[in-house]
Amino acid sequence: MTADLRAQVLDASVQLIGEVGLSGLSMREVARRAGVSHQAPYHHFADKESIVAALVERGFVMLAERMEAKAAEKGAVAQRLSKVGREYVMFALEQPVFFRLMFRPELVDLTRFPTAQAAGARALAVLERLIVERTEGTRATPARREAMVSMHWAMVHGLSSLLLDGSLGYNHPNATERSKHVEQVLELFSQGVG
Amino acid sequence: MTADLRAQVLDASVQLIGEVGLSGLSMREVARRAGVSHQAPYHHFADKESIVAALVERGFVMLAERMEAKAAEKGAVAQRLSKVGREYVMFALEQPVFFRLMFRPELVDLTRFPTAQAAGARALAVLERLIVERTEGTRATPARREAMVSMHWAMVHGLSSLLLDGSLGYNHPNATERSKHVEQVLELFSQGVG
DNA sequence: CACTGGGCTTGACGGTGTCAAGCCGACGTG
DNA sequence: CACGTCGGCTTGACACCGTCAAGCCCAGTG
Repeated sequence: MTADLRAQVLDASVQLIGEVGLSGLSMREVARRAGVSHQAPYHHFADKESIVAALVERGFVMLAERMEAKAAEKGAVAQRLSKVGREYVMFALEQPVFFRLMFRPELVDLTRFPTAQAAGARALAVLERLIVERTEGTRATPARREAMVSMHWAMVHGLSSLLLDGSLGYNHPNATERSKHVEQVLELFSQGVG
Repeated sequence: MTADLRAQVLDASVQLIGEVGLSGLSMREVARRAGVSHQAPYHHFADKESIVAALVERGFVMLAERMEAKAAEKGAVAQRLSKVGREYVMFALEQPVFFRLMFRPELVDLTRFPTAQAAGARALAVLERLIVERTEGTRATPARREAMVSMHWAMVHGLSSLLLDGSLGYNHPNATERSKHVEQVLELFSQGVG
């Protein structure tokens, strides 16, 4: 029946969160769904937080891969920058369970899980490289470059967060209209910055 | 001893969250700190979610008041817009407990608490009025205005969220250096948009 | 005086994460 | 082949949680 309980636990956790929300995640229910005793998952993970941390890492890896793919496409820097940003928001909207998990320090203290933290840094590095490329030949100070990175990241992260957890979600419940709004906002931002 | 248990419960909740984090909030511990039985708080609130909702409302009211004050100062629209945005981030950094609570749908379903939702709308309205003022006399469509609102809000909200819950917090642990970074990012944004 | 109702207590229930101990079958070594 | 070890899992217990249900106490009103 059970090929690999470890993987089964992770999958069941994602599914459960999708059904009942972050606060409804229960290890005992996860074990129940995997058809094992309530302590079986703890043979593969130290505690609940470690399970969530594994999901956070998986989420950051998925995000980093998608961003890297967009950054590697051909085209002007400004255009690739914009594509990567749009990809960030799309990831958040398509994978709300993972995205939320990735920014909930009350559930996981990432300093306890270096590999998960590294996966997050990998995603951020995509953005940093694009900014470096964009400012090549200019006399932008490191501080200014850092500010540019934060600005781009804050823009797409804020848009994602507000759509998932803020009132922007209420205003745009329809999926197609929602992504149209995202497109407009991001275009406006690109024009301003460019 | 107890003047008003209702207020005491709310204050104790904020303090407790500040000490042990969102996930450590326990109604029984709150009651213990207030010196009453574990059921006493439930005489003033229907359930735990209602207590958190009251805090969310209080948080949005504080935020709205601060934003309204900045919006009412004299000066050009662009400058007031930038001041309001900075105030948003400052609120998040000064009141992390409230700020986080305000965007945790897994803890409170705001549709169940109209007054809390209204307080959030009040804060958003400050931004909307400024955008309307800014686009007066231009031929900006409603959709474009809406996109501008979302862009400004996403910018400051993203910056706040990343500083509190993302890796930007690790990069800027020092408070004074952190707010300097905020200043740089927001100025960069204002320049681009203006 | 009777009684009504607000504010609080006490006790119980099912649920949770986690510690501790034990069961069992596969597997490497003598 | 026999034996011991060990990974993978189960069983049972513990403290704690949010919440339901009932009852206690006392000020205020008819």
